[in-house]
Amino acid sequence: MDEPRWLTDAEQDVWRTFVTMLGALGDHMDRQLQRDSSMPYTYYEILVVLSHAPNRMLRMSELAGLRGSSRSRLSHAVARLEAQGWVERRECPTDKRGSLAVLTDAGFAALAAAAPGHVTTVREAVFDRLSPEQVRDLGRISAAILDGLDPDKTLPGCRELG
Amino acid sequence: MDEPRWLTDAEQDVWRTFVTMLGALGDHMDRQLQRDSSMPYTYYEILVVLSHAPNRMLRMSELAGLRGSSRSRLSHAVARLEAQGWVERRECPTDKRGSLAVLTDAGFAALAAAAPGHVTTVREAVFDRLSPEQVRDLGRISAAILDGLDPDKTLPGCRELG
DNA sequence: CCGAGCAAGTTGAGAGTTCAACCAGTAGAC
DNA sequence: GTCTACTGGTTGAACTCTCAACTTGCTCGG
Repeated sequence: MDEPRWLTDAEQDVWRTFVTMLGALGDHMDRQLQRDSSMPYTYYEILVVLSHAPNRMLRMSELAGLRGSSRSRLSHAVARLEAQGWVERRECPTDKRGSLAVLTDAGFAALAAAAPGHVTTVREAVFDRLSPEQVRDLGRISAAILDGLDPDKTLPGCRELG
Repeated sequence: MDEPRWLTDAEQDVWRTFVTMLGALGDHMDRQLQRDSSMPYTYYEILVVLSHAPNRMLRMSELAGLRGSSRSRLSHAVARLEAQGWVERRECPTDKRGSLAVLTDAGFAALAAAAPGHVTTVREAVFDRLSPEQVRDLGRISAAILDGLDPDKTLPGCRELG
């Protein structure tokens, strides 16, 4: 195993702060939604994506793709959302293997009820604390990182144990 | 429920990108560590913190505080790490309620084996993709967000249903 | 000393995620 | 047509995290 390029002290500082913020922010958002609307953040996002889709309806795999979620995760999640009456499954007419997830009226109502509190939380936690330049920077930084993650899913040159 | 200040289109874009990056990066880091070193990222971080502590030993609550983790979570995690032989629990001599978590030699070795791959992943996923200014910005932005999250743990003015 | 209250940790149940295995249905090659 | 390979989606077990009890021990006013 070759020595990797270790992080400088400054980089370590940034990484620690970043990772801590990541965890704390995730917890914060999750707790707010769970407390006020009885749903985890990931489920909220599923409802959001469905609400924007034509006829509030999407194939499972499209939904998974748009959310960056695994098929399995989505399947479990939709099962739960279906049990709550917020989503319905329907057969796909053009491909008998497929399933369609449809947002119900109850689901739309739940989303509408959850949205204001969620947006307020996002605003207070993030946008109200950053300057316009920082917001712009955050967008670019996020895009740059995401760009390197999205395509491959697997690590480039990191597999040479032995 | 008053109308919240909704996000502008630009803010929504940033938020979506940011959140997507958050999830993808977390998955990426977790998967790498799980695959190459059979531990989730949160456990890796516990080992790191312990390895920096005097005598590689910390009170459970200190460890939880340093990691921003709940007592319960840490207790479960240490139980698991203990079963793997990477950490040991000891009684606290000054407070019989307390527990000390101690990093074992095996734990230190596991950490040493995991570190290079982890650092390489961090470098490739984040630091190699950002300019020095962006790295600095990321640190400041993270600190600003964290700053608003750390103290209260509860939402400021977001509880007025009815 | 004693009791009330608080702090440190653990535990168990419930919920979400992952991974690997698994059906079913589609698509191409022949 | 049929055989094979692949895709869409589900399922079950193992694992982690959360939340709410619960146990134990410390602390401090009386």
